Amino acid sequence: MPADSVPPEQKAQIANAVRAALATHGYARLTTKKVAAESEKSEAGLYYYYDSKDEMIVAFLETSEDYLARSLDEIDAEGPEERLRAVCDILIVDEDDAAAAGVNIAVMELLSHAPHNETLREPLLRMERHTLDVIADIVRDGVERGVFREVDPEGTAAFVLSATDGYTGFALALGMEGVGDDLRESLSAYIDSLLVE
Amino acid sequence: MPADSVPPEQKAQIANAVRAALATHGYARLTTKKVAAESEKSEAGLYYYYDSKDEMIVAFLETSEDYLARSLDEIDAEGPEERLRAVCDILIVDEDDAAAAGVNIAVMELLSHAPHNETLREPLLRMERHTLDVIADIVRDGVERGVFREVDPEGTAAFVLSATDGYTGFALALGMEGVGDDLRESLSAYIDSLLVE
DNA sequence: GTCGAGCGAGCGAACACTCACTCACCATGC
DNA sequence: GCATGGTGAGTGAGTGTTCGCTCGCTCGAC
Repeated sequence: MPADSVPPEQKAQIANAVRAALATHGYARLTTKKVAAESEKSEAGLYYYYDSKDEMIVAFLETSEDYLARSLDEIDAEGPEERLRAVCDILIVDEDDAAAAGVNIAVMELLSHAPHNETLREPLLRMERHTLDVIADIVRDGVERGVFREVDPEGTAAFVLSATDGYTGFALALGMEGVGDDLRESLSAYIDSLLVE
Repeated sequence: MPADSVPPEQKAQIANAVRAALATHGYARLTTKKVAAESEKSEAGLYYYYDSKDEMIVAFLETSEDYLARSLDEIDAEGPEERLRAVCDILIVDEDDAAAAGVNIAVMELLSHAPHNETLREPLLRMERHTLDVIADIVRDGVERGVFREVDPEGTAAFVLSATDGYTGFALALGMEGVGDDLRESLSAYIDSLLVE
């Protein structure tokens, strides 16, 4: 079956199984058998909807992409400063939320594997690009309104996203307690430093 | 053979083969056959020195750890500000240096897989912890000397390392051109903002 | 003659993926 | 009301291949 004609309900169910399996085992040890175990289907049942394991992972990525985009879209904070802080709150996962941490670490692992896997690269690129744009838009808006100093929106966005992704990549993955709180405070102080006096 | 009694020359050679194979194929698709192809030994020859694939990867990590620690140690810049900038220069790898980029992305992939692999966790934790300490020491020194504002050394270190690791994790892995320069400028501006007026 | 260093061949297990088949469900003809 | 045949949704039992790893062996140095 072509990947784009999988019924939404089935796509959601399989993406969710991939998510659970990834969070538990990581990408390097992900197998279709483990995905099947997390779903209500057999291994062969997964192949009824998707032609390859990679396509199932892409289904998971697209679902995550939608979820993140919706989360960023639904921020109802007012003003650039509060909006930027809200974005950071979404991007810095709580280390005590094991499920969310597992998913974010898995996405990080997929990111690291992107240079070797063309299929994964595109959805990942879209996801990061979109987040980068959302942050840059907020910063640009803040500069125009005179809330933020005259900083470069793209550069600032790259800095913020690097910091939040990096936190996931090393502190969260290694279970370094306390680093999350340290980072949150420093990031908050950084946002303070963006404000005009 | 116990891993800690492998002759240094052999360890260096195998670690280098792991490095090359990781940079080319990534962790998820790393096989002992590919490591052997990058070395001057057969697959069985690798097992003469190491009891498992994971031990070979640890050998690579320990070698990287030494290399990074030595690089950080050899910084001969004067004063906290210049030293901090020098550390950032080391941690943000040039996107045009394909070999260095490949290694850093591979380490990022190993980091992401650490939650599922106890053997890899320890050397990775040591490496990140050490880098964090080096940065925190520089910041602390700067604060004491009155060069930097009264910031939290640990928090600032976590922020800087997150930003540089995150850059590797998403921009470098996805081949997002220009983001490296954007980040370098924003990070430099951030260091400016740490200085006392 | 012994021993460290290393290799070719191959082991069992696990992998991604396939295939022949089942079964519930429906539309049609009588 | 009921037999008939087609169809979508799924599966158990495999397929060939690749994996990490082992073993019996060779060979040169002392």
